[in-house]
Amino acid sequence: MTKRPADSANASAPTRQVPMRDFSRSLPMSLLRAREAVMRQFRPKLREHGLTEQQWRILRALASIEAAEVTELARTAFLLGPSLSRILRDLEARNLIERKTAKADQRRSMVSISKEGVKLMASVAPSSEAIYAEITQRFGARKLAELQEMLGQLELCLAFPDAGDDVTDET
Amino acid sequence: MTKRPADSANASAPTRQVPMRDFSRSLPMSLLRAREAVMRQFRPKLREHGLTEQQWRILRALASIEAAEVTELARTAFLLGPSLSRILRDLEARNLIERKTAKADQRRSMVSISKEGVKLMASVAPSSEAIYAEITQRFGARKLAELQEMLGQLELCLAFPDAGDDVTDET
DNA sequence: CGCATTCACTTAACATGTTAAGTATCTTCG
DNA sequence: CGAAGATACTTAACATGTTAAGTGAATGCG
Repeated sequence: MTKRPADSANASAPTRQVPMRDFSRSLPMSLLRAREAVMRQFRPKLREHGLTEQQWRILRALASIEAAEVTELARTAFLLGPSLSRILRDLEARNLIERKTAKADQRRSMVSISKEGVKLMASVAPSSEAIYAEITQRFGARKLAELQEMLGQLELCLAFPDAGDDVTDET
Repeated sequence: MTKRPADSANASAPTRQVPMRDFSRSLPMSLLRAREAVMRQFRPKLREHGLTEQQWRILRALASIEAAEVTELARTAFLLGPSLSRILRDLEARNLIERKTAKADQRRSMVSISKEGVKLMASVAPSSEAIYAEITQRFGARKLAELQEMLGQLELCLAFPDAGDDVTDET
């Protein structure tokens, strides 16, 4: 047994100059853990169909918009360009999507979901929706809506530093 | 009485068999976007010091617990074993952490932060805390606490499917 | 004691996150 | 027209996420 720091409560380790918040209670960690808890519900089912989370995001995004430019798709699926580029290459090789360069502007390529992609989506969507329904029921629909509202506000107030957000209860 | 939403109102896109929720409003996306919005505040400062988000998590975890086994550290920093293994190798090469195998059990290795690691933390922590304070102020301290509470509940009710959580009124 | 099993990591392999650099196309303006 | 700059991706390089397999050390049990 090596020597322990003065074992008072856990708030005062002598080696630290700057006392930081309890690590596990930081906002990024809370968000990460919550998201992981949610994704853990979906991943096995997606995996059964040979899809990763991101590939599934892309297919879903495409299914709802018919066709889109790569940049637009990146924004919708919340992926960075390079990631999307790789994934589209793979999805195209699997014939789940189709690409054709726009006539008006040769730089842009229009991406759309293929028949096979639609079929795959149809085979996964029911399970996916069932899982989501289960989560909603477990957590509570109202609470879930509340949570999403707060997440949206958080995103907004960080994205636009000048937007005053409707906090009001704090000075 | 959980009745499936009759798909009369929202089955508008001709290519879709199964109407899915609006993509951008799914819980995983909300969590991802919120977390990204938060991390975007921290990343530049960490980068200035040559640290990634995960490396910073590990240093913070180590700073508060003196020494830990790898498995324990993985749990604390919320990293998978393989990721942690790689990162520890790099941090050790940079002399930010130290490792020694436990005497009692040669399989385990005890990881601790080095003097240099402590120094690095001391140089980053103030900025990090300042950023966190800014976020707290912008979003509102009370609201932030509320949000974290909900995130914790979400995590719990998904981790332990039998735990009844205090879910509203559903029977 | 011997050997299968478990345990605590580590490596490997593939996919994505993240930043920087590259390429081809389009636009602007002299 | 034509060179400079902007735009829409794509590649490259490195770090991490994720699953599976490997390695060496304890443990259980006949």
